[in-house]
Amino acid sequence: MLDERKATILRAVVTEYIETAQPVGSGHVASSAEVNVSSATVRNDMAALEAEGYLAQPHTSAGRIPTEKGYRFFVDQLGGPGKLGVNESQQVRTFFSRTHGEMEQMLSDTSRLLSSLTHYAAVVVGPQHEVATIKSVQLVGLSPRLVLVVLVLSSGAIEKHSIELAADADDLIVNAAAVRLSTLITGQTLASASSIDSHSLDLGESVDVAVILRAALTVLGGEHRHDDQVFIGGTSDMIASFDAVRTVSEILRILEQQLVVVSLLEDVLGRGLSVAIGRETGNEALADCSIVVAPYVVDGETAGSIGVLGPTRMHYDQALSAVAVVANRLGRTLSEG
Amino acid sequence: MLDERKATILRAVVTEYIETAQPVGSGHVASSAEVNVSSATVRNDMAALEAEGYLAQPHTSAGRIPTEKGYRFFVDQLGGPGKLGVNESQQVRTFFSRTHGEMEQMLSDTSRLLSSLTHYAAVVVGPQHEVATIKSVQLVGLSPRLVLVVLVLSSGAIEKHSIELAADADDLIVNAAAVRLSTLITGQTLASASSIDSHSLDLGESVDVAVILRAALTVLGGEHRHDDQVFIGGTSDMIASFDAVRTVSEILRILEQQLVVVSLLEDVLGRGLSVAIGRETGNEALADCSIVVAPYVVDGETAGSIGVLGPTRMHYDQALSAVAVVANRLGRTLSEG
DNA sequence: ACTGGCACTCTCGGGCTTCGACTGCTTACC
DNA sequence: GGTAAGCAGTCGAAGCCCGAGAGTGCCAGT
Repeated sequence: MLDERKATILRAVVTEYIETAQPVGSGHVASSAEVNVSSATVRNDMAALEAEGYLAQPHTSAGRIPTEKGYRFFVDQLGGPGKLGVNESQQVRTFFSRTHGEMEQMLSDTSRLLSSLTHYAAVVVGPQHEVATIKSVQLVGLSPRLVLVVLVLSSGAIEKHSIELAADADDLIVNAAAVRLSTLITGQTLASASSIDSHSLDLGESVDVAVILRAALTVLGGEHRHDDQVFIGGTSDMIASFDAVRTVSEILRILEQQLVVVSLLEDVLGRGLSVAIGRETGNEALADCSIVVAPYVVDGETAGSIGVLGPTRMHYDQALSAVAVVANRLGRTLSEG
Repeated sequence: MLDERKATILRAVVTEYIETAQPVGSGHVASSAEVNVSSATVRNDMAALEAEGYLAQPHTSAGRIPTEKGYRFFVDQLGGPGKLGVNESQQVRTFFSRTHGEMEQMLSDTSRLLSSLTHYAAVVVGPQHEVATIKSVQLVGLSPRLVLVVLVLSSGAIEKHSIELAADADDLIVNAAAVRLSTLITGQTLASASSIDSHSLDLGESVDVAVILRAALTVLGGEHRHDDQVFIGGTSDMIASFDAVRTVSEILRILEQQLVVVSLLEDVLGRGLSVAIGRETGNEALADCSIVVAPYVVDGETAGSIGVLGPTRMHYDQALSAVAVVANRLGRTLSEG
């Protein structure tokens, strides 16, 4: 629908606007290396591009800036992610050669890596607990009526939930419950563990033990969806791309709500996209932002996702490749562990 | 050193400047309720106040704005924290009546509470692990060579560290080590546990067990200082008080480094202050910011600290009382648990 | 189908003026 | 001596004008 020349011109406008943040005039486009026609011709094409919704003019006699549709075309025609610069890929290599163990630490560091690669805000969403199996369960009595349920998952993640009892429970009872619980749910996923019918098990148990067991199972079924681990880094880098404090404040408000951020990424991935531009993000407050996402795969399963949040005029090629490379390496590194 | 009238005038200037963010002229001060002299007299006193370093002029023929020394006087003469508004204290009451269990969740919610009370950024530093005793230790083998050490502390906090072994270890060995480790360090503090001489214990143990034990103890001594829990909330609220993106970016850069934030609070508390104004914070990037801090006390011991970060022209009285009240209630609530 | 040319538009920045909010000083009063 | 009143002076902010510059759209010519 866009002939070759128009596409080239659009590409040139987007590229230069990303670089300078200034409206781009026909003269600049004409003098760019890829375009070999005069500025008058460019003008005609730009007028057409504007009519078709790819470009917009802040006012007459200003240059053009890309619309969301313009960015979308630009991103689509980029094809896949490009290659990283030598410095960047070096940085990634050394990062992943050094890192190991401690998943939480690693994800947090990954978000720092990604933001330092792109100079935008980086979001790393940890593996879903749903797919992980329970490696170990422990009940720890903190005070007579307060018991902590500590789960270690196969991913190395830890979940804890406290349960409050109506009556005091002594250590013997807690331990008995712990043993029973352990045989019941070790090896299962969180989902299957929490779906255990708590009434099918009170036969043969002491009442006190049964109470604790039931409470523990209930709490597992709770909102563990909530404590997905999210790591956000580089917000201070990103906001330097904006010039209105107002905008910045709104963006930060979004980032503070980690739940929102997670569902934002998942939503974008769910639509089969790797880039969401402006309103495509589905969030009005992010009208001036774009998101680049990629899932990462651990042991053949999609485990979590990573993403970058920057201005709509972001360096898409760099962001795409950084996200792709980091997602890939992260998945591989986690698979080994 | 400041006579009564000058103090009143200074107070009036600071109050109005905090409200309006505009330089305050002698006319405004003279028309304020507390001042009963003419603007000419005010002018004379303001000139004196400027000479003494309490006020500054952006340029001739502009009003005065407070210097750090001016704010300092203002804060000092406030005396202790005032009282909270009815809405605010209601908010605090309902918050603490609802909250319970899960320390981590609670601290995180507290930071949200504090920022919503003050509209500035709130920092909550969790209890030092140093004072907590170890309630339970567990070793979980994630893979043949990777073992996770999971500690539950009396505070309800959880520490985990992974250790990598040079050789495969089967579950029996890991379990043996777990039992031994548990008898060794349960009931101790982290500090005393990590100071156990790892060479005094390899008598009578199998070599494999000893290896794991030693690795576990070493890892305890590590940098657990680092994972102090820090919860920061309300940054988006706070930045609305500033008008240069540049400043905002620098402040966020500080807040991203949680270690820095913690030592910032501790440093201020260490100097016996509850308010640090501008450069008093000891951080050049926070020249336009002030910090209000208070420690909170759990079971008679200073456990952690909470604080608020806002612009130098912050509402000190509100911030002081919010911080004081929340610190108090938080300590009491944690003591019960 | 391009291109060169031209008239037109609109922003941006400098220079100018006016306005207003201040101050400092001087003088008068109690 | 402390307070008030008045007055001249200062300086930024806002408004205005104008010219420069960067763009555009359109038309006519190749």
